Amino acid sequence: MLKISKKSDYALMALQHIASVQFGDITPGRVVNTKEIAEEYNIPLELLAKVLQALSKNGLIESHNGPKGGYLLARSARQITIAQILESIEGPLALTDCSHEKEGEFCMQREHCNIRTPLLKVQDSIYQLLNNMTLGDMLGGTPLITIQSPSTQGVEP
Amino acid sequence: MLKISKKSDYALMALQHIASVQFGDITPGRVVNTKEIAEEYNIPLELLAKVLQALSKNGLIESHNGPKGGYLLARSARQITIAQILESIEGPLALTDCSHEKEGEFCMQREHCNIRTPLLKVQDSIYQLLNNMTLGDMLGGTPLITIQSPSTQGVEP
DNA sequence: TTGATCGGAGATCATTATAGTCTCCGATCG
DNA sequence: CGATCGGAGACTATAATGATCTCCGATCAA
Repeated sequence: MLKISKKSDYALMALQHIASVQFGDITPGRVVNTKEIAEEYNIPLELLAKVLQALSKNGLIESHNGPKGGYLLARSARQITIAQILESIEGPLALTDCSHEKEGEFCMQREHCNIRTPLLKVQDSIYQLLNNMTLGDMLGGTPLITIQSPSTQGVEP
Repeated sequence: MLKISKKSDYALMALQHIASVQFGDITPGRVVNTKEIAEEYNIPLELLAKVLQALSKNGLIESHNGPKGGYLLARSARQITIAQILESIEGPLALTDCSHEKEGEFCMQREHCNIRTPLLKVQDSIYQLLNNMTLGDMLGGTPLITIQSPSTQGVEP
């Protein structure tokens, strides 16, 4: 349950790759094109293209046209949250259809619905979780989110 | 994104209803049948039946056959977590296909996958969230989960 | 200035998941 | 016995997803 789509997977992989190239030691600042990512991670080229276009439209990456073109992060990896990435691809976080109900829409269960409020709270908690973790966190092997229990794990490389 | 299925919605509504009847003031201990819930919440009867059967199989509710039959919670509402309910209907929590990968299964991206570990951590956090909230929490209007910010709400009944 | 290389955008198709329906069975109680 | 309940399987329709194809405009370098 609660699976994210392949497209979101691809988005995360691509962004991780772009970030690691852009801020890596080898060729910092280099733009990364779709083909390079598709081959590296075995992602269908044209599908990945769609994903990157969506990320570009949502302002997470910058596109550069023409030969030697490609993509760059639009801002620091620490300023790009997992929530932003997922929402760019899959739309707003919504556990239920009635999460972002507009006027005019209607829910058959609404009249006696007994779960809307608690579910919205759960949804909010999940959103906080996803919005508190950034692409930067995914890069360095940093401790990431801890929801409870301050774990006593060893340090990472 | 991350939407739960209608079946899960129905499960949550049904359990909330059963719990409120069972521990309510009017007719405590009364069994609740499928038809009653379906009519109350405008849920297709036969679909709800499937949902309740799944909940029964997973040990969240007890079924009673025959006339005057129906369902009862199998244990206290405080001992039934949202995670258990959702997993009964939709299977194990898995943000990605590789979350619970068995031997033999394979992921095209696995070789250079750079997001598996961080995603598993996110998944774990979400699971904790869902497993720390119970059906009982959904009943009383209790404070529910707080992921951060120790809220200054009133005490529980 | 021309052509190869890039991203942008739209339509299209196949596959899968979901939502919902239909039918028949066995258990139970009055 | 028979009406009322849950249990279980097959089945259909629709929507979401994953993936592909085609054409366009921008860019840069030869």
